[in-house]
Amino acid sequence: MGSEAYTLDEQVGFLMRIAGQRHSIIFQQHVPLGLTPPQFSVLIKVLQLGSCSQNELGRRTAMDVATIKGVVDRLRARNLVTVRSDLKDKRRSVVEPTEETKSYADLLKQAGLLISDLTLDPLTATERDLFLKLLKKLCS
Amino acid sequence: MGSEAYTLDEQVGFLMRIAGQRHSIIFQQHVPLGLTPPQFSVLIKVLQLGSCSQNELGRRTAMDVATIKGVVDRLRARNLVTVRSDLKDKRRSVVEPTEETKSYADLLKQAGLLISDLTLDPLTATERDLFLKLLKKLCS
DNA sequence: TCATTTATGTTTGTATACAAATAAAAAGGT
DNA sequence: ACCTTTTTATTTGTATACAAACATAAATGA
Repeated sequence: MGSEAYTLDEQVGFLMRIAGQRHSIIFQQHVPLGLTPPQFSVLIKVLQLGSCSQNELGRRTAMDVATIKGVVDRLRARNLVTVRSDLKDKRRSVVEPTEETKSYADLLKQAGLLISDLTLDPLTATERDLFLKLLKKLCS
Repeated sequence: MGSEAYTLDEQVGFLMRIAGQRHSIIFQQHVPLGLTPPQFSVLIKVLQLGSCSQNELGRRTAMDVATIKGVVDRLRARNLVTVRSDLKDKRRSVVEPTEETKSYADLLKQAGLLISDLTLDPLTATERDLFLKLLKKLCS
């Protein structure tokens, strides 16, 4: 009595996962250099900041310390960022974009805009604004 | 000229990831048995279906064949599902819930509803419906 | 100054997530 | 019946994602 059916496919967590999968496919189809979403995020951030410690980079891109380390390691292995130790604060690893990465800056941003646009393609302009507004509310 | 700033934190993909992280924390705080979201999804589905092949279970929960295998393996190791080979179709592994899992059915569903509710807590009732409607549009 | 606390980074272990290659069984077409 | 295609499952490899434990360095406070 009164026990409504629990439908997995109607739950917000499940739907966010599916929407994320679709976004992921779009991302992969249009991102330059075969970057992953985390790698892309880090490059965008480090291009914007110019220079940043590894941990702060993690915080700014919402990545765990262990996760950001792996991402930075792989970007460094591809010569997309440089990592050096901070002389002022020996704990810190300073991450910076390489010249190659700087030359890709505009391309990366354009691709990012296209990816966001394609992801939101099923929505009208009004719906997009509203969706992003509501989505932001679910982030804190 | 006209080159608008590309703000990572404004992109739908990034926001979905952050929203997912918050959901994940809520999930972890309220899910029974310390289940992960994929494990929870599989249990809900297999409780609903009663019996299902491993691959079909993957499709119904939107998981890759390699992913669903790992999830089912861990659920089986905890005696939350049984796996046997189908006599009619020797390719298939038939997954079924154990009695223990069946006894948790209501508890799992209630927890699922609570988790969805808490995730959507920052939104009003009207906003929730709208958000889910828009989110579904972004799933295909 | 010295002890405590905090911050940064590394390492290990577990759990997705998915591409790609492989093997085996079933289904289809001729 | 036979060959081809499809389906199911496994295995390997790479890349997040995060908890937890550890080491080191910096900051804080008495």
